[in-house]
Amino acid sequence: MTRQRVAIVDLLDNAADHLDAKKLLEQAKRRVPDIDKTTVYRTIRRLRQLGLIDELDLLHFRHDGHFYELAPDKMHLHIVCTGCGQVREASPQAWADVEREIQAQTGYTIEMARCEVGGYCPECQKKR
Amino acid sequence: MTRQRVAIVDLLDNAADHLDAKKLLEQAKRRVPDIDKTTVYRTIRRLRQLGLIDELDLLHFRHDGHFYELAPDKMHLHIVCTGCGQVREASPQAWADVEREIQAQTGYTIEMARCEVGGYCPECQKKR
DNA sequence: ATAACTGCAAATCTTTTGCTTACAG
DNA sequence: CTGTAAGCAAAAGATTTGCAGTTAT
Repeated sequence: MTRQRVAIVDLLDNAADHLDAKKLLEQAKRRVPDIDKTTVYRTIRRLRQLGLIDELDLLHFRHDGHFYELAPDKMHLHIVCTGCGQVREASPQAWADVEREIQAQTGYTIEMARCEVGGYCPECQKKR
Repeated sequence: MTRQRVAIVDLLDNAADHLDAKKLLEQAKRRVPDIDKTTVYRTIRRLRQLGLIDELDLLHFRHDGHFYELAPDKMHLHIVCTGCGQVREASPQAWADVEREIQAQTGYTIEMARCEVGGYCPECQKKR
C-alpha cells in the first residue's frame, strides 16, 4: 500500500463533509506534498470499481463535478439545502419500502441507488 | 420564438429516451443544419432555470455528462439496468411516503428530487 | 525481479464565455 | 428600432491517457 493511497482512503474515511476530487487533492497534499491529481483520480476510480465508495453530484448545487463518500451499508438519501447549500443525510427508514415497490413494479433487482433531494432547511425557511 | 428553440423543445417533448446535449445537437441539426452546440447549451440552461426540464446523470452509466427530460408533474424514479444500460421509470407511488418521512425527519421542505437506481432488468438477470 | 503505482505533460470531453452579426417583435 | 438570440472561436474545468521512472512485495 502506497502512502498516497493511504492518505486518500484516510481522508474519505474521516471526512466531515463530502469531498470532490479537488478538495481531496488539496488535503492529500498536506500529507504527501508531491501527490498528483492523476493519482487522486485513479484511486477514486479503483475504489469506485471495487464498490468501496459512492459517487454523488449533490444536484450540482456547487459545480458539475462529483463528490465521494465511503459506501454505506445502508442506503441513505442526501438532501441539499437550496438556500445555503448545506448537505444532510436522512436515515434509510423509508427506503426499504421504496425498494420493494420498485422491484415488484419493474422486475428489476436493485443493486445501488442514488437519491438526491433539494429543499430548504429549517433556518433558510425562516429567512424567506 | 426562433427555429432553433422550437427544434430543441420539440425534441425534448417527443423524445423516446433521455437525451444528452450531444444527441440533442445531432438531432436538432436535421431540422436546423447550422445550429451550434452553444445554442443547445444556452437553451438547456434557460429551460432548466425556468424549471421546465430536469437534469439527470443516469448514474453515469454511459458517460459523465447530463441527460434532460421535460419536468414531470409527479416525481418519479429512474432505474438504469447495470447490464444493458436501458433506462426505465418507476411510477411515483412510493415517493409521497418517502417525502413525508424526510420532511418529518429533517424539517426540510422538499422542492425537488432526483432518484436514480441501478440494478438488473429481468432479461439481464437471466443472462447471468 | 516484476508487476503495480507514481508524476508529469498532453489530450479529451463537456460546458461556458466573449464578441460580432442576425433576427423577432 | 431595439433587445434578445445565434454562430464562431477560444477558454475553462473535470477527468483520462501515454509514457518513463519508481516503489512495494
